[in-house]
Amino acid sequence: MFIELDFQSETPIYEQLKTEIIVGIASGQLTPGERLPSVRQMASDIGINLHTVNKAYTQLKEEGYLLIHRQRGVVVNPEGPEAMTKERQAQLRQILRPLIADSLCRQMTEKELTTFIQSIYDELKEDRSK
Amino acid sequence: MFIELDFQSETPIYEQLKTEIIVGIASGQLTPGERLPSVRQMASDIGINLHTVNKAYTQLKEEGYLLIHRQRGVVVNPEGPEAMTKERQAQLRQILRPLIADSLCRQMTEKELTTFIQSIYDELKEDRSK
DNA sequence: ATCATGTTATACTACAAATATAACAGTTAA
DNA sequence: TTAACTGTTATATTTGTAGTATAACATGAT
Repeated sequence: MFIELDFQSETPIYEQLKTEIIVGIASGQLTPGERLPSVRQMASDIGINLHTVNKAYTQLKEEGYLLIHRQRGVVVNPEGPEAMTKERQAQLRQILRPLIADSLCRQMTEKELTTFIQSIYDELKEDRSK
Repeated sequence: MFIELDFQSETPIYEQLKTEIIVGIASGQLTPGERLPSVRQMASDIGINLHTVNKAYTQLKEEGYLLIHRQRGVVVNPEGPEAMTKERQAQLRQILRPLIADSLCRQMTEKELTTFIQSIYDELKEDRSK
């Protein structure tokens, strides 16, 4: 598993780490039941503090992405997170609204936008067959 | 112009204010050349500090959304921001990737996603005819 | 002149991110 | 049993950003 972080970025490291793992799961690079490095191992691999890793792991556990057994360590949850709810959809709408508004102001058409979304979607599912 | 802010939200006030204005422009509720309240007026209207408003205005000016004349005050730029570039598109991809990955993990299909995007798009353009 | 405009400077509080140590409890393997 | 490794918790510190509070300046309008 390749974790690529941008330490110059303004987005927090633990957020970036969460994103990397979620994308890894979505793309199939991380398989259900697969074990992740321990908080200390991952921390030393990336060169960050163990608490930062722990924060990412803990939140991903709360969101249903990971399972944390005392014995087996950190594992990708075969069940996965709960299906998209209406509340979460409304929340997603709040995030997407300004992004789409900005794209609209920059003369991006609806077609360009949907094909753009589609390309990201395909890029994620592409790795699933590998 | 109705500015609705959520002071309980974790997203900064100036970010929310920027979003409100961009959405306002995209939806046509704010027309090209239209004047916005002064930093002090807007601040007292919403009940926040003038520097917070100034931060939002200044950044929107740098992004090409607003013009700031010494005489006429703050005005919606008729030219609008620059058209979508490849750099900005790559940046947008970085933002959307984790969101789509999450939606994918929650068993949202590509069709559901595009229709969802479309509904937000339509919602914005809807107000344009009013 | 007076007032309102954007602009700048300074200082302060509050909070989150990230790191640094340290310790605890339980599991695993030598 | 001992040693090493898990996740977990606690505490403290540093750093940067958000937001507020005053204050002042230069410019343009009435």
